[in-house]
Amino acid sequence: MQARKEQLAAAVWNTIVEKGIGAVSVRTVAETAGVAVGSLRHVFPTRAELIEFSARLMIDKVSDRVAGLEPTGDERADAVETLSQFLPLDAQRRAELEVNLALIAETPALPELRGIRDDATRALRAACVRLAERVRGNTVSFEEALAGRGDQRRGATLHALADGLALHLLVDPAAEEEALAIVRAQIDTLAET
Amino acid sequence: MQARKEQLAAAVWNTIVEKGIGAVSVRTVAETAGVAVGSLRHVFPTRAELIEFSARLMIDKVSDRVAGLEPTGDERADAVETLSQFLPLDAQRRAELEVNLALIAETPALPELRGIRDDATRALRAACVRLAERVRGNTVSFEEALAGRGDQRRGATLHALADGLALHLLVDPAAEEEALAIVRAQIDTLAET
DNA sequence: CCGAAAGTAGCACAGATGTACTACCATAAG
DNA sequence: CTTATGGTAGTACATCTGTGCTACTTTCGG
Repeated sequence: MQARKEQLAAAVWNTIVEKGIGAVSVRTVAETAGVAVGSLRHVFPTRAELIEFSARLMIDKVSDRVAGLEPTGDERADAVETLSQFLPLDAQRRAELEVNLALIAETPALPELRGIRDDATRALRAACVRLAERVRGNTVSFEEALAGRGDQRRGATLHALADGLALHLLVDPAAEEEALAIVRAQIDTLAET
Repeated sequence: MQARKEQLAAAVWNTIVEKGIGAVSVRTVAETAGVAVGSLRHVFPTRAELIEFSARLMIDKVSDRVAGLEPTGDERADAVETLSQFLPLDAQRRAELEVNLALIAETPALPELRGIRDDATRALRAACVRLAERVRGNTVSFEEALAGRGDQRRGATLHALADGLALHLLVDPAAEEEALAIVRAQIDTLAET
């Protein structure tokens, strides 16, 4: 059952990447998954449920990958490695990003997606804040600690930078090296100021 | 003629914002524009042309607004003002961003959009590089000048930051102040290092 | 005035889409 | 063996989609 669901979700992702979110219909998905429409509808009674599940599963996959990273001890390198998980540096991550974008674009039509999108954004934001804290070794000034906004803001900056770079790499994959250099520079700036 | 085209394009934008790109069909657009399908098809013989024109017109509008900004002499404030034009700080700019996102999501289905998207990205990038140059007053080190990458990279950072913040403001419009603070901080960092 | 050109509208068609409904098949509990 | 349960598949239908085609109206140069 769970296997069928994941198989169908994978078909959704493939369709999004190859033909766009507009081509995701019960029929196209059923066909690329190699099952009948009736079977698909037995698992996902409605199109919205199909897309909703696919979206959440994709986000969980990314979360798991990030959670599974093993710290090497070099905090700056670890931070770069973590942020790299959100950049489209290979086919897998590129597909994830495209699916994510398609989901955002589909939100007006499927309001149920809004919650999923918000969860994902919050989780990524929190991860970036933790990254900022770790890299800086908790050297927060008294005033900042009082306001409780020092690492929050640093995390937000990291977060925005990562998402922006991801977007640009999608348009121009050749800028990979530049993007990584920018991430490294930002981490270094964070650590040294 | 040109007026009709712009009227139709506006209808496309409205539909995207309210019901998502998936709801953009010749019929829905014709209806929200208050014209008959046949009339629409007289102006835009095909759905692709309709969307393509709407996309380009929207990008041109943003370009014109940015180009129309008058320098105040305070280069840092001007830079912040320019970057703010790409953040969803009001309904107008929010709509622009949503349309942009929808266009990216639709690219797999309409390859013609790729060129438009690339043009827009390049233009924004170039603007960010110019911003970086101006704020720094051309104080580039010898090595950087040799490599020709100093302000390029700074511009790319600014660009990524702006797009990332825009994305996040779309999800959480309440973070407006934080986003502006981040932009200001980045400009200051650029000017002082 | 008038005829050509351009704009507007409507109809028709083939195909796709979401969904309801029924039928078949497996496995396992009684 | 029987029966119930859950997975699989196929058909049917109303609606929406893009597009081709024809007809009407307006505008305007001669």
